[in-house]
Amino acid sequence: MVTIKDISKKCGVSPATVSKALNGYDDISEETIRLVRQTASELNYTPNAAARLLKTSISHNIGVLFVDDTMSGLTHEYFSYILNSVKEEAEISGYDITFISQKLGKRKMSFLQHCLYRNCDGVVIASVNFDSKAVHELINSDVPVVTIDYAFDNVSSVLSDNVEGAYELTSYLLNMGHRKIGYIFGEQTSVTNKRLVGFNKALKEHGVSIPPEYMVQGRYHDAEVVREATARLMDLPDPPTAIMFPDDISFLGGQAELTRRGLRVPEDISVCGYDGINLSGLLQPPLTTWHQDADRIGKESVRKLIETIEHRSTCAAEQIMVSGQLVSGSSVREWDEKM
Amino acid sequence: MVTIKDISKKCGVSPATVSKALNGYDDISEETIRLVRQTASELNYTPNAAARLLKTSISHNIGVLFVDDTMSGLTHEYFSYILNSVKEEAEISGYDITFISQKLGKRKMSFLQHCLYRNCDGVVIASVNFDSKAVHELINSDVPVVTIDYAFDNVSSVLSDNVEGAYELTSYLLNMGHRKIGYIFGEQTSVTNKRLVGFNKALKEHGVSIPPEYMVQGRYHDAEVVREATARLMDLPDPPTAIMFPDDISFLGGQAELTRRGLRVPEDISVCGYDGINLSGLLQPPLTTWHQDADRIGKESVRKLIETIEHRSTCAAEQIMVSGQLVSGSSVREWDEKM
DNA sequence: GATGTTTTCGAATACGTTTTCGTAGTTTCA
DNA sequence: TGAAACTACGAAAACGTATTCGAAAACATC
Repeated sequence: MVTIKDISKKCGVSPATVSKALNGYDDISEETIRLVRQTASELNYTPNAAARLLKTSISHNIGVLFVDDTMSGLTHEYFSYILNSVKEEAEISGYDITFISQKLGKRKMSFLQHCLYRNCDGVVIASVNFDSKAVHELINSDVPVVTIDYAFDNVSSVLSDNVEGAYELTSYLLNMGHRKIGYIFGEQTSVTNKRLVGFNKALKEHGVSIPPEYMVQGRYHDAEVVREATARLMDLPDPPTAIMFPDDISFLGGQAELTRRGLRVPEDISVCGYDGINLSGLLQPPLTTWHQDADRIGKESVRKLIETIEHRSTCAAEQIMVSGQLVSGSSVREWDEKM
Repeated sequence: MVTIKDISKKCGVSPATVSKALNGYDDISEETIRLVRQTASELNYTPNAAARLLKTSISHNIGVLFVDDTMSGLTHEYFSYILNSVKEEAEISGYDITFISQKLGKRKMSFLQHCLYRNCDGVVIASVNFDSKAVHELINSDVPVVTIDYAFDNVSSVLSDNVEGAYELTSYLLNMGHRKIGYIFGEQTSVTNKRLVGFNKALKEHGVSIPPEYMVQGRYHDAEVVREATARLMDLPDPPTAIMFPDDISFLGGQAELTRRGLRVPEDISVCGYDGINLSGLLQPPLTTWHQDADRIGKESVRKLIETIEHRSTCAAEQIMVSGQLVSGSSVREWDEKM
């Protein structure tokens, strides 16, 4: 490995001068700067991030917490898009990313310890159990943090506007004439709660009320659970004419159940999903769904995190709301109550 | 940040002793080991990976090269599963992973330079353009490397058995009675070539030959291109009775085209996909496809990489072939030529 | 030519850790 | 009892870099 010393020897200057020349200090003559940079590239010099970090205590490395015992954010399309955009935005700003976990080899370590071990300048947290002790420890530490789709006090967060999403989807169904709307919601989280708020808000605005049995528990990304939930809805004496699903993937479970019963979408029943992943437009029929702007969510969270890192004292915590967009496929048909 | 020195002061021993006590050297008495470990955990000590690396030149960090200008392996389900398993296996062995890119901030750097900058002990490469200069530079460097789904000389690789996959799928169709099999293949890569080999092998064994116009160019994960390819196949005067698609996602494009023409799967036409991602079992009808064992591919590549890292001299390059599995859905029906 | 100012550089130190080698003290053994 | 062997520890150097501060040299000013 070629180091600053090698360059200094070849150039006949001190290591200090080499370092300064490479880092653009202004007390080095143009001439030596040129000489040093020249030989640096001749020798194929690459700086050593670890040594640099040791001196500056800046790692240019941000941790990402996308996985814990309960969930894996890597294989969920929505989160994989967020991850992708986090990665890209970080790179643009000169940061690498490191996955933060609770184990490294035989050593068990907390999320916080892992961050400290790798000297992460900050962490973006998504797709984990935000109630866990380990996450709270990290949140309350000195490490700058941005959370995605979950809000803490004193910590910045980037939130997909779930109230808006559910509100718009519900309004869409209502405007298409549907009055009997079934809602299959995911496990109890803040995201789920927000969506329920949006759902109820739209109903209220239209003066529509639905029987409690139209709201059934499902689970995100779980086709089988949602298939059963769908069955429960369709077994009702007076089943809904439209169903809102927890997300696009779990809708596929519901679709299987509908198909099994000989029901066609959208002729016999209208449906919509949530997430607006690539897949949804490819289905037959194309799914009406809510597109969450994963790309912007990733970008904003990294932007805010780096702002916090680089201006730690002056940077206030902030909640950033990211809007989504209705993707209208053809899984919803107009409904006339008299039919 | 609490360091070894803090512990040494509190314990009244030298930093050297603390280091040894923590790392299990055998020239430290049981008693001081207990004392040191005790106060270490009291002070909430976390070792510093950068400092450790500087001394040992082992980073316990492996690079992953999943993205380049042409493709993003993060948002492809197959690769995201590989990434997930790479990450898990690495963690089990005490390694973190870092994404390797060609840019960091304003600085352009080659893949190799990025690895050196972050002191990666090794790299696993997948889902990139293996023909690029930058990848070759990395392959030919001193950094231990394992490639996924691409084989170089002198470098270990883990390969999904694409000959097997295409062979088994084709044989399945043939055994179901199909003789007119259309094949939509992806862009020209070694993976595609292997699959064509398997395809032809199965045909030959059954003594079946197909007209050249049954083989059409598509593209992986591109629903629109594959939709067009499907249209070309179905526009033939004597269209195939079964179509093999590049992958499960791009099949959705084909399905759209088939639906548009009023053709039902599998009643009017049989289809199969490739990859066997979660999705495929959820479709209506469930897709017959080939499941690539992404989980094992990820694990094996990390295992082999770490073996190479830790026994660099004695570890020979190796090609590891990973078998897949036929997932039989209901997208293929028996075909009788006389119908 | 003395004084002040600017330019350009280098010595030295520190970051947190690992590891070699020496040594003082203790035990073993003939 | 003396030599040999072992135990437990510490001093010191090193990894590659950034940065402070002082100083020499060059230049400017009067």
